[in-house]
Amino acid sequence: MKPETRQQEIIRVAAKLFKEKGYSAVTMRHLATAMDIKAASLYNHIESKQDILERIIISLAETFTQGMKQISESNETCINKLKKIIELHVHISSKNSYGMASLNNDWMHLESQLTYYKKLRSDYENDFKTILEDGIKSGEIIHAKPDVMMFSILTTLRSLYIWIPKKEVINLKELTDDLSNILINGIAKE
Amino acid sequence: MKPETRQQEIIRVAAKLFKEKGYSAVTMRHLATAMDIKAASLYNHIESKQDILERIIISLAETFTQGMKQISESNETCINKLKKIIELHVHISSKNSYGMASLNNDWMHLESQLTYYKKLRSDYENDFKTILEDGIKSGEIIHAKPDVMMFSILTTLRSLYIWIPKKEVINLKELTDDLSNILINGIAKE
DNA sequence: TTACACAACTAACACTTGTTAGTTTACTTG
DNA sequence: CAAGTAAACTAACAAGTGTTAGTTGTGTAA
Repeated sequence: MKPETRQQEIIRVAAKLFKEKGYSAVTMRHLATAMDIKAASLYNHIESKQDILERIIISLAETFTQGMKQISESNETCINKLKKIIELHVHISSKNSYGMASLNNDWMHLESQLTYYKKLRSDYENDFKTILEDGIKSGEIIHAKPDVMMFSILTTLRSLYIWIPKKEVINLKELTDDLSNILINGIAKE
Repeated sequence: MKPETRQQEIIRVAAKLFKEKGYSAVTMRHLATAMDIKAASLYNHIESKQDILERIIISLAETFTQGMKQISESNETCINKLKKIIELHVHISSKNSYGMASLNNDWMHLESQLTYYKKLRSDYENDFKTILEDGIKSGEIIHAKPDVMMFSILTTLRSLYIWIPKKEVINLKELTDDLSNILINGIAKE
């Protein structure tokens, strides 16, 4: 494990502030104060405020894309694929709950990378929906609207970043199992 | 139906902008432009930017509190109470999806009303959890952690504001039923 | 020791922010 | 017609915004 670079440290602290107040409400001077340096010094390590946001969001979005690729290409049952997706969200959200806040709430403040982000997100949702549709065809999943099912599951998973830090004990395996039960047993036939 | 006052019009337009960019990123000049007047003119109708946010969020939060009161005091089964809650969220979210965005994402920018808002929210969540706990005791609901169940259902309901405007056809009755099925059939025993 | 990169600093810039003061215009009401 | 009111306006302010330029100190490699 290499020690954190100064740039990574700034991005980590920024993500924490972004979670608390949102991207727009966090100023470079606030961030600098939190880093115990002057605002101008930040620019030795990052290009711009926008640059910080891009690094937070895009790297997370690509991690999800990569995880989804592995899951959707695997030879698991659809139900197991869904469980893997839940696991993926719990895992990423617990490792980077600050970044997840930006991914969820501040993506619209992306500029040059906005289109790219939107593509990653819509690809992810399409893969998700395909898994559900396959499950319906194969009889694993009840014959309900894939849209509504995806919305219900995905919004819960996307909000994990709010919830995970609040739990005193973060037994991730247990949380994943509980969520799987509650989310999937409303979908699986019988 | 009385016609909308100028103040209500400003609040409505502001809520729309807040949904798109968040409270902090919307300036009084943006809002004024959207209203086709100058920024200073806004102050003939509202006290401050903060005042707008308070009016949007607090009135919505109180509507939820009121709805929850009626539901929790009723003599319905727990499952039926949950269905009523789902109906409540679908109804409010469809009537005011812009305001719901502020309620969800910009509450932390409340100042004098922040404590009040937090109390309303935590009371709401306590009532919700009590319904689930009663359902577990009476055998209507599976014996899973009320926290996780509430989180799963409530985050889905809280995100409806994103989803409802995207649906071309907004058959609210149908959406309520679909959501009830998907959310509750993962909770109801057998 | 000299050279150099790293990471901090001060000072300043051009612009934007929410808001106020004072004024004008156009209806409505007595 | 006179008076009042609602709702717009112009002009300005003080504070805060992201960012740049140029400088300084500090540790490391040649």
